[in-house]
Amino acid sequence: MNAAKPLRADARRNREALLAAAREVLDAGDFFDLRFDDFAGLAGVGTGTLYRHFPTREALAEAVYHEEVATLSDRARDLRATLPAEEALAAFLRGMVDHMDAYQGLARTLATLMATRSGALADGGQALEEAVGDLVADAVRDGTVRADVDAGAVMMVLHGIGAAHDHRPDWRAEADGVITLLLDGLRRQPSPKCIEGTA
Amino acid sequence: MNAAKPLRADARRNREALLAAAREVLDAGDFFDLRFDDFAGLAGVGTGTLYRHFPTREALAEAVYHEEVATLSDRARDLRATLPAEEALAAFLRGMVDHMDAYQGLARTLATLMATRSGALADGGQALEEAVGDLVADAVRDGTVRADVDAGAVMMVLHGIGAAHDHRPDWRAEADGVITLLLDGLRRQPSPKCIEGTA
Amino acid sequence: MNAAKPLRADARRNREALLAAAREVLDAGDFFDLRFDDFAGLAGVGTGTLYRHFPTREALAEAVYHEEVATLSDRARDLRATLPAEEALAAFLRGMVDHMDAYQGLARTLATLMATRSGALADGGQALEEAVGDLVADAVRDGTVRADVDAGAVMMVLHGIGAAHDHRPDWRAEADGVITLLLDGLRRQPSPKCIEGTA
Amino acid sequence: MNAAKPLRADARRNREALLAAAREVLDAGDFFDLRFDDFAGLAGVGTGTLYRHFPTREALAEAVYHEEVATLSDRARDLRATLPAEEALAAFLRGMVDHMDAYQGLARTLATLMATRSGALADGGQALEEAVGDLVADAVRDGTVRADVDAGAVMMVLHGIGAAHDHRPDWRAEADGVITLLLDGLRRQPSPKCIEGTA
DNA sequence: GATGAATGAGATTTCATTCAT
DNA sequence: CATGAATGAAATCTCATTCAT
Repeated sequence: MNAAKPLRADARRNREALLAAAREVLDAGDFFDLRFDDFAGLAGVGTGTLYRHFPTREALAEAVYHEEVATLSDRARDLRATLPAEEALAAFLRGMVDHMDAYQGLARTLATLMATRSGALADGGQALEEAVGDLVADAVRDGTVRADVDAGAVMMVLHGIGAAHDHRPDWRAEADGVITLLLDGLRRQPSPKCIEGTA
Repeated sequence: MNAAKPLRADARRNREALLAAAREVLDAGDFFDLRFDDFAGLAGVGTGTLYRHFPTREALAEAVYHEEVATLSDRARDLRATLPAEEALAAFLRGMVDHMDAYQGLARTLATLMATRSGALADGGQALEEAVGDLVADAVRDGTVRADVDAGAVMMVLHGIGAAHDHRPDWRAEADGVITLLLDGLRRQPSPKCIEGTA
Repeated sequence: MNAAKPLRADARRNREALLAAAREVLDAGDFFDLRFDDFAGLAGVGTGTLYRHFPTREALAEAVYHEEVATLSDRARDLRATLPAEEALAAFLRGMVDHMDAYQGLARTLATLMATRSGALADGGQALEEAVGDLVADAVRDGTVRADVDAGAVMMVLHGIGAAHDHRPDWRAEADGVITLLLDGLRRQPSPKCIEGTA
Repeated sequence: MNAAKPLRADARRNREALLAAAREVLDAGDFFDLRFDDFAGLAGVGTGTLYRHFPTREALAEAVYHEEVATLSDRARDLRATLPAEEALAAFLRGMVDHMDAYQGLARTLATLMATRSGALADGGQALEEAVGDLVADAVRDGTVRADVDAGAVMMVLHGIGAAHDHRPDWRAEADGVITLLLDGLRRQPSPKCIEGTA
């Protein structure tokens, strides 16, 4: 899949230059405020080259975070392999918040990524959703997480968190709160009797 | 403030025409795909008039949904008055999903609204957040909902749900799932002992 | 015809600025060497404004020379009114060469103008051709010019002269020569017998 | 010079393919409307190959018409050898119009050729101008053509005729008219006395 | 206040030309 | 030498916003 035509040397060089420039801007948080053309200037290439490599602003963002998204997905896989299912899921979700918090621009990008239905960004979202799906499925299988939800619900919540990143002053605390709610909500609920019994 | 300047007759007529046109487009789900100018054309007014009444696309959306948002907030108040706190909160959140599902375009608009930090839309979001805050506070006070979360977390989740509306085929089921998770997560968690005790 | 909508004041100002800039460039002979966008910069307006006023480079050139072309046509009319037909025609044609010689860029522009089949430039060419047609018709009517040619032939010749302006070092002399040939060729030819008889 | 490098077999084949494609397009009159790249595609070769063989659009046109231009020049030579000077000149000029009329695209090409100051096309124009110069010189020498004009004037006129080919519906008649004017203009003018004497 | 033509920054496309393979 | 992907300057279009009427 994705036969990855081996890209001519100069093309690769230009592509790298564009990615480097974009990464810098992204980390500075100015990514969505910049004219798209300017990425070409920053990278020292022509606009035609920019557009050939990255037809849209989103494609460029996705490329920059492609590795990072892959890393996140990999991390999900690692956690599945080394931790009990429920803990793996929790660790993954808290890690997502850490990431969004650590890297300027990532949160907004991931939010956009999760809301994009087509293009390269969507693929990244898809990959993440699959990783999340596996984590959830494991936890459902071993009985620690309820069976009536799937990855879609989790993605929606993550999207909501990411989208809020740059306009809620108290974001970190609120985001942690949402994850807590989510995890508690996901946990297999005690039977009513228990609650009644203890009341 | 907001002294309801008594708008000249033609001004009122133009404003209404713009709202009517926008409502139609919003319901068709094309609101964010249309050139802002075109709303003027659709309403049969000049672009200058459009801008006088609604300086931004968001302001227009907000105006269309202003009543609706007010209704939602009112509904929160009513529910607080007539139901036990936890049930009121649950009813409100489920009602939000119903609304997003019922009205094409509302979901995305509400999502945008919740993510907008300034302008008229933000006011709508603020009003909603306050209503949600009151519901949560009640439930916290009567002990049915945990005390370590606030309205911000709930708003993020609602945002995630709304933003996903028009690109997830299985949206309704997933949205319901998220609300369920959220409510279960919000509920004051039984002590571990209880669970252990019943096991 | 050409109802000349009275152009808003600022629009007129921009248009004038564009014309002034273009005139300068045209006179310097760089008109066809410049990027079209640059005319906007030189005039201190945006490209959209440039394109609205003058959709093509040719339209801009025509506008610059519109008055001049009108002047040339008027001159044809004046000459018709004040001189015997043949002399009027001769004076007009020699005057054309003078103009092409005097104004850097005009020759090439007129050549382009005469070769353009549509757009504003073509109108200018049309106007000139009509003026020439009248001059020729007069001369044919009073018997000094042969009846088997029309303005089209004269226009072709003028085009050939203009197009050669900027790449033939000896242009002026050659152009005068062509006009001489043309005028002599146009003059009603003596019957062959005469020539033979006098030989 | 022009040592006719013996061209590798595949190179010759590519060159021929390009010429064939260009000839077809030229005959269809689309030569100047086509992207230069496309000639490569039409010929089934790469753009690099196109550029190696023909560095410019003009060079390609010139190559297509090279033989033809040579033929025209040869014809001038033949006519000089077999006809009285004045008749030779007349025959040559009328033959030029025939050619322009017979071959779609040739006229415009020749016009361009005559206006080009450098490159392969210019060589073709130069060759033609020399042939014309010889014809005129002969006729001047034997007294049938006036001494005060040279080939440059004739070239300008031919250029004007060619350039007009594809946008004047009545081109053929007008072109013939121009040639008639030119020949009559070139002919040594009878003394005024003669005209008066025969009147 | 109402109007919509006018504006111009920015996005996008085209295409002659180069150059790595 | 052949190839054609890659390049980037230039051309053109889009559209949110302003402002003269």
